[in-house]
Amino acid sequence: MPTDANPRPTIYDVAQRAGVSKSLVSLVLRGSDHVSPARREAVEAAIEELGYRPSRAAAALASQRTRTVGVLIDDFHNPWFVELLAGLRSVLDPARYTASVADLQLEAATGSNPVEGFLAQHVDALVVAAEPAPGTLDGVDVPMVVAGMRELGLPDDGADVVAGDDELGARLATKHLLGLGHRRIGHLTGRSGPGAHRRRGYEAAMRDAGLEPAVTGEAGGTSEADGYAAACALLDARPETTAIVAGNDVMAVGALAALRERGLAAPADVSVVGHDDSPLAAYRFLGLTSVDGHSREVGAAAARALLARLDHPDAPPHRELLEPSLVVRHSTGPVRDASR
Amino acid sequence: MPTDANPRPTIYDVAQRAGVSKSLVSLVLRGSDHVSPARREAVEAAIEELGYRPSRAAAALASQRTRTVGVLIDDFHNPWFVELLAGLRSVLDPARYTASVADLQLEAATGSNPVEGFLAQHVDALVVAAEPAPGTLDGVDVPMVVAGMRELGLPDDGADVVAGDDELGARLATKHLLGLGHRRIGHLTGRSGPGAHRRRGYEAAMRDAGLEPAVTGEAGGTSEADGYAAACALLDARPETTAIVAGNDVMAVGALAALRERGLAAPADVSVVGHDDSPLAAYRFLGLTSVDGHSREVGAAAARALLARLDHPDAPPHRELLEPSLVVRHSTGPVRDASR
DNA sequence: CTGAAAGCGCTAACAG
DNA sequence: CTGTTAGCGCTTTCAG
Repeated sequence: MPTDANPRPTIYDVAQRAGVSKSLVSLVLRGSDHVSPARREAVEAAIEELGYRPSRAAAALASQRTRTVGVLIDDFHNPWFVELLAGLRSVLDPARYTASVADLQLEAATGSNPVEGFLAQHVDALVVAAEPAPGTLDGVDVPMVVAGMRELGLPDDGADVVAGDDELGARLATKHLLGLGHRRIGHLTGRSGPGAHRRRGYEAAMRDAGLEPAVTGEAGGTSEADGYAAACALLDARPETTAIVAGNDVMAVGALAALRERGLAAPADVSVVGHDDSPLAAYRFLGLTSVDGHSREVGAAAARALLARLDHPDAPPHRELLEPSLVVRHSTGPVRDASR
Repeated sequence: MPTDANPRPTIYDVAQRAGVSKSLVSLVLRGSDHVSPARREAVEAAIEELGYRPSRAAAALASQRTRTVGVLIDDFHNPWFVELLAGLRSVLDPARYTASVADLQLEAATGSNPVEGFLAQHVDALVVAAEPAPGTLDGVDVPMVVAGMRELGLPDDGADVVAGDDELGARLATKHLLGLGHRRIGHLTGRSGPGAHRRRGYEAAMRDAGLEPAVTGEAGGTSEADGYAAACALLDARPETTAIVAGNDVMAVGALAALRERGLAAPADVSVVGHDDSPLAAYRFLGLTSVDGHSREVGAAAARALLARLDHPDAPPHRELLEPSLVVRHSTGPVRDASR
């Protein structure tokens, strides 16, 4: 074990100890298969004995690649990204890539720009799982895959995209409610790409059933507070509402508060569906029926797309939409009193 | 704007364009103050015009420092870390340090060791805001500060520590309940360092009031499910309970479910206090009274301690305990029926 | 498979 | 303040 006095062992020390050349050590490090098992083992033994750790900095400088991909998420507060990240890493790790995560909110608070940070870090690629301010992505000269949202409204939307089908998800949620006999179903939306798709899915399902959509929250965000406000607006405008499709899980929780304030309960009086199937939805006390967008798979697929892009920079854009499913819990039930 | 064809501009190009020496550019980059304003501006202009981005890899290799600190958190699902991280960055950023975050759960899932990852990355220091498995921190040869927990049970617990005073926090929570007239107050705990301190605070407050502590969950974890289980155990063993001090906010939410299952409501029948004052506690639908450990300040203080340590590696260990406060919402109220 | 050699882009030390 | 000079530890040729 090296101490502060003995400088860290270098590739050269390893080579010497293993009785091989520096180049061979480098080959082993990079996982080449043109190395005989015997020598490979010798090198690995030497690495172990010396406590050698390759210097990423040196490797990056020499190879001009960092083997790091930047992952841009919206907000650490919204646990949606956790599974996405797990999926990403499950394929990035074996490929010897490291994920570096930054969130838009945090960076907004500290004044630094996350994309700038990634670029300064010289990441090899970017996974965009958020909607950065317009222009933020302009100077980006590395491959980019959009994960979890269908588009970004970028000037050059030729990027690879992997996402859950939000429109279908909202449609699923709405149909579930229709199947339970609900007719007066409202939707809580917010300004965001996925939000727009979810809204569209809701509207389509309603029209297909010959019903008039009722949407609130268009001008707001997608937080719990926004969900609360949108639900208040909905319930005040249409007190006869018997079911609510929320833009996401936290908005659904906001809606629950609005209902309770009005002396209503879910699902007895009003059914509520969330979206994302976040941990929140699974809490027993909430038991939210929610649309599962399979973000872990989205993450894995996004990583695969990224690796493919790194190999074939000029391949045509890859667009992949995963099919969502509905997780039914206790916040939805049959209409009780259709006339309320 | 450089294209793929033109290689990225280097410090040399900047120097040439600004009509100064390479060294001067390096000085400007590192924020030296021995540079005349005129030249500094010239350099900054050249940087801007060329779209120059310093290569971290080269800087790291040459200086043998990455200006990166690894932040080890427990679980991205528990939003406790978000404010901690914001606090950390608020002082790390101005000092030109970058935070690199990894969580124990994620890495456990993908099989990689986060500390190894940090070491491979050659971070300059580590912020430990989690309780890694014993032995995980053994090979660490960089400065380390423990944030948000009072100890780690390490062999060499000489590390710097910055944390909220969990014991005092739980004491605060318990006293709040006592002040409301509660006497039959139970505590939900779990295996964790902070958990042990919180438990101790609760027990001390109970004893001070001449009451017998009632604790459940010692064998479990600290998740929502664990909180639910512990609350069930508590309520079954002591149906007369009128108030619960939960180990953290998610456990409190689990307790809420256990109460409802038994036909009890908070705060009408049983008061519930959480800990961490996480976003969860603030949701209108939950409105959890919770202990605020001021994790943002903890983060900032931890970063300051780290910077100090980097400057003075041999200074005596720094231990700082921040005073928590109680955020009263709607999950606690006066005892209704002391005899239930 | 080996060994030599040439950098990658920057920092740091020093003499001007 | 400038300019020069060495490297930092690794990857990548390329000829053996």
